[in-house]
Amino acid sequence: MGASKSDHFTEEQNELSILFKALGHPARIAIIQHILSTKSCICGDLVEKFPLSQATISQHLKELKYANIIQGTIEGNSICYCLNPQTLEKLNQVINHFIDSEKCKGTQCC
Amino acid sequence: MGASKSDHFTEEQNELSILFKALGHPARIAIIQHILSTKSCICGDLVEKFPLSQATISQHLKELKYANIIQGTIEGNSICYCLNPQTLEKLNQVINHFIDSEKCKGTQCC
DNA sequence: AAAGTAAATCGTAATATTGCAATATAGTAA
DNA sequence: TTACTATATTGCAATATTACGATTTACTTT
Repeated sequence: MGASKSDHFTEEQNELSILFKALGHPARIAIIQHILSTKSCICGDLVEKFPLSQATISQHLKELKYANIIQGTIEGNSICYCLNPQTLEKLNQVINHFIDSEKCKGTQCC
Repeated sequence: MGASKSDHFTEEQNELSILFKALGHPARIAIIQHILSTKSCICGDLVEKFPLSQATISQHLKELKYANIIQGTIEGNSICYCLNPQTLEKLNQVINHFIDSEKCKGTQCC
């Protein structure tokens, strides 16, 4: 076998892993960076920007949406995507919690 | 086809995705949380703690090591793993950069 | 309505990940 | 050295991800 034993882990662990997994592909990092570098929200210009087909881009966007990292609104004929600040904030808290816990330990064994 | 067009993306994008991908599995999140919750570095008690075989745990540890999230030192017969603070800090910076860029945009279109 | 445009979905092939039993490796203890 | 213990690696099956052409859906324009 080889998959997702998600029942064996906590709700939080599964949630977090979905979030991180969504960020675990260079194309999706590139999409996020592109959204950040664009003043307005982005629409379908990603297909021209990246060496990936429209279908593939759409699939990556779907995953980012599923993880609540981006959100889209319909804008006439096209769709406008931008980041979800709440999810970014949550991510920030998670990492900070990691760092705080690590510092708190005070052990320096490695 | 169906894989890694990593040539088409920047070094940074590939690096970041490796980092996030390593965090993109509930077992690996659980391992990290366990390391954080343990005062000293952890050794092989993970196998008893999780419903996964020794081989599987070892494989997850290997991925975390590859992404530089954990580091291990040999401690007698067993191995002692703990988190790499530098990688956590890098992760923190990345997320903060995302948040800063987002705030900087000042557009509220979604 | 008909044609055009943009994004999503479907079907499918290639590849990667996950998980484990079995085995190998490396150190410890007798 | 031999037995023991702990972790890593190998080989393989099951599943998931990635990518894209073709198609569908939804909206716009003529």
